[in-house]
Amino acid sequence: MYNHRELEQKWRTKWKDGFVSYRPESTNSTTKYILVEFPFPSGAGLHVGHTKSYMALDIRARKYRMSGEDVLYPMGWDAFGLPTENYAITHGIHPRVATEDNIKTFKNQIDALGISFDWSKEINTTDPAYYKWTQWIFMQMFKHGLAYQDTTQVWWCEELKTVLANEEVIDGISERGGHPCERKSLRQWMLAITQYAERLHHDLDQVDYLDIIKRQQRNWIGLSTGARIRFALDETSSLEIYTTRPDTLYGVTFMVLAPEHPLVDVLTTDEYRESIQQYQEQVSQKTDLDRQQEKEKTGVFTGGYVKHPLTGKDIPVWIADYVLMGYGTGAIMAVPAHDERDKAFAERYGLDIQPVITEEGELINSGEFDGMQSEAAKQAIIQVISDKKLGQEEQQSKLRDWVFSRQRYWGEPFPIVWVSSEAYQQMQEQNSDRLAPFEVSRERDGLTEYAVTVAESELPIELPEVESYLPQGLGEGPLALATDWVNVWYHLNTGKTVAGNVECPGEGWVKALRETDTMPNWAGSSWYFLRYIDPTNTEAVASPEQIHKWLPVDIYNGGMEHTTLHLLYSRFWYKFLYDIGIVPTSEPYQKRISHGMILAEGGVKMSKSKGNTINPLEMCEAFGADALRCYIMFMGPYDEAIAWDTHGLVGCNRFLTKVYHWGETIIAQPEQSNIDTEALHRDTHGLIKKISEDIEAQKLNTCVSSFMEYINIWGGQLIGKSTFETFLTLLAPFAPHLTEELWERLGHATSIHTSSHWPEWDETALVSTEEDFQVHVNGKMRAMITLSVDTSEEAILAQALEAAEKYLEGNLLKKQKVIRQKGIVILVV
RNA sequence: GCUAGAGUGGCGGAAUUGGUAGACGCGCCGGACUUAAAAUCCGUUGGUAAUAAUAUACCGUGAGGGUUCAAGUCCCUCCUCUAGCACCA
Repeated sequence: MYNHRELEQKWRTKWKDGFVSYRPESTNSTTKYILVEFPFPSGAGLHVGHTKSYMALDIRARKYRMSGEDVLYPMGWDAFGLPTENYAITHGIHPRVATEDNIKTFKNQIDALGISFDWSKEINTTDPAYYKWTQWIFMQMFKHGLAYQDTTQVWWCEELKTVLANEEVIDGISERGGHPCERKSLRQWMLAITQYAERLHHDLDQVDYLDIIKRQQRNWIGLSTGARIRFALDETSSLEIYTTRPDTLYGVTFMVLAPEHPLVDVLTTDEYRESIQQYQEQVSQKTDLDRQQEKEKTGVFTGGYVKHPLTGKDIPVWIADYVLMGYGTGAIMAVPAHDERDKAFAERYGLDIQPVITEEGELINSGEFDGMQSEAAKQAIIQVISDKKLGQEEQQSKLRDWVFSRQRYWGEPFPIVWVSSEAYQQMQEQNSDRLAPFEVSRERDGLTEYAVTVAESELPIELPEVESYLPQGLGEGPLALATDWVNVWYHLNTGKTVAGNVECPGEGWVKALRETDTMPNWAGSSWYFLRYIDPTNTEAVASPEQIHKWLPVDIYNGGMEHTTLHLLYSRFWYKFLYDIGIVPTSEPYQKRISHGMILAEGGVKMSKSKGNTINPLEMCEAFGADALRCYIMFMGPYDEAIAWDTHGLVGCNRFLTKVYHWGETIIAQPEQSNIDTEALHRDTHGLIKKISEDIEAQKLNTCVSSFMEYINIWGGQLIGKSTFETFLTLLAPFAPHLTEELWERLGHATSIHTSSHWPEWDETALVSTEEDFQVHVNGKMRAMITLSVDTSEEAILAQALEAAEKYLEGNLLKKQKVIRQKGIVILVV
């Protein structure tokens, strides 16, 4: 073993003292923006899973730098969020203090891995200088009508007097304290991501994401084309449904409404009123997730009927919780013959099942449409429906608007104040630019208040200090307790605020209340990659020149679990910023890749409770950061989940030890005694090609095995110094410390990592003067012959026949063929 | 249930996209060094049969069928596992 501890420590110190710089140089024209998802700095410290993606993208970043490109590879902290706040609640430590400690730990750990992050670009979402711009972007969305308020169901714990997140409630019991929880309606800020659904769907065509990621996003957005159809209730009113299968319209045997549907009351007859109310009550205590997970479909008849738009038949109306208010119109036409869920429901409650399409896709029992193919029938029925003004074609999305507020402390405050209706009216008359295009209002103490933004110059609205991170209010966050912060004087003309605990400052100032909700932790991460570009800018999100230089991100790595939330949210915010002219492209990330999990030994998930976690720092200490880097890359395909095996890490340490000793031997020998053969030349250029292409293709496991193969053949031999340097250069992104050491001892004064000398391969070097031919007889490889490249086909064939003579047994050849570029001779008898 | 992906030695995995299956690493076994152990180095290592022989033959990539001179790779049927979504009309 070589002394990795001393060697790596030496270079960590030298690098930190300025021997290398990972800051992009502004002179270069070709750029690469490489991005890994930034971590939430938890108290548990860096997880080995984090290191995989940092290392893999570090290899890319280093390779690009060595190829002379201008590389941006930054890191920061996604530090708002629930765990820190809960830690604050239980330990009484300010979240800011806990966050700072955790960041320090993370940073030390990352530095020990030899990752070439440009720390001059470091950002922290909880830094007011950062969240100033999170608030600024929200402010623009508010002004453009993308932010509004709506009522949603949340978990409420009476004992804790607080709103809880879904993940904090297990089987209706709070995770902290074990108290019972209930569902409760609450007004929340919402962001209208659904307005971008179509673009989020279609623009995936423009980008290079892993197929599985695109598919998953499309599935989540769930764009579908169908029809909105009205079923008459009486002469004046009707029930609207949305269906993707208008071709099955004649198969409708009942209707199902979501229990919360506004027409339920109207349709319910006295006879059924009690059971309907009972059912509604039951359902209101369930989350959407619960409702969707139930195996048994339940529902209740309302007693009411609607008229079929084409046949005029009376159709009974039911309510059931498998129909959700949030999708479509909150009501469906049930076609039990052709829909599994409707079928299960019909069978349970003994409802009619009427088939209208044959296995061949031909319509039956459908009046004038009988005999049509279902695709054609879809169009025909939509046509008839819209001619009769009973409905129209419509596109729908499964996507729901984004619930954007939290009744929590550790998040970004909103740049919003609530003013009286008189004040609001005045602002409207003045055409103030601090209003939303529509009214956003709330009732408070019998009065209506309106949401308006503060002036841009007021940003950031900083989090106030509070006594308790656990609120004692009724659905309000801990910020509501900071009454001096909440009560302000607001200037109608300028949007400025001053503390409210003084006398009225004068003309134009009105009393106002700050919004006390905070933003979810998805907010800060929805645009952070923009801030890395220009993290200290006080005038804008980032300077337009820098934005143009770096965006879009060339490659973005993150976990599969972020595909439907973070990745979609950030694309949405970016598209909005594109629409208001801040960014130059409509998509933020050119390429998206995903790393597979590192599982514990035995192939199960690592978890603290099971005690099977791997601490990356301990591994560095024992085997070296270089060995750890090589091993994690070597484990297997980048995007697959693979079990940890410390023995494998030992093997990589052995490999690097061989490299080290080989280097020492070469350094010690006079140059003239070194060998330089054609085979060495060919293998070296083969390696350059292999490593260059495999890094590009994210096949880092085979890179490492190629290095091992090369050293198995040439290791220990006195190869030419420049050839050895080529090998070191290729290995440098994988093992930055060891290669730097040998590079220095080979007589270089500058770092191996900042020199623009990534080697190029010579195709002609890869071609040999001799060629191998496999001789296949009846599809089986029977002999191998080596011939000079200028051998004619006839001669090859003759040689092959001779070599494989005993397998031919004198039989007549049915087929003979030479496939030159594959090096195969085919003989069939 | 839907969608996608994957099944290769004792283990992690490789295979230029139809052309020597098992690269590379781990582990195991044997050997060297050592008083001994660890570390290190060298060698063997899919299975069966056979041999003085690392001569040779056959079988082998979840199961079964098919296409082809030739299938881990392509097609059909089935099984198992993993991931994401989960009653989305």
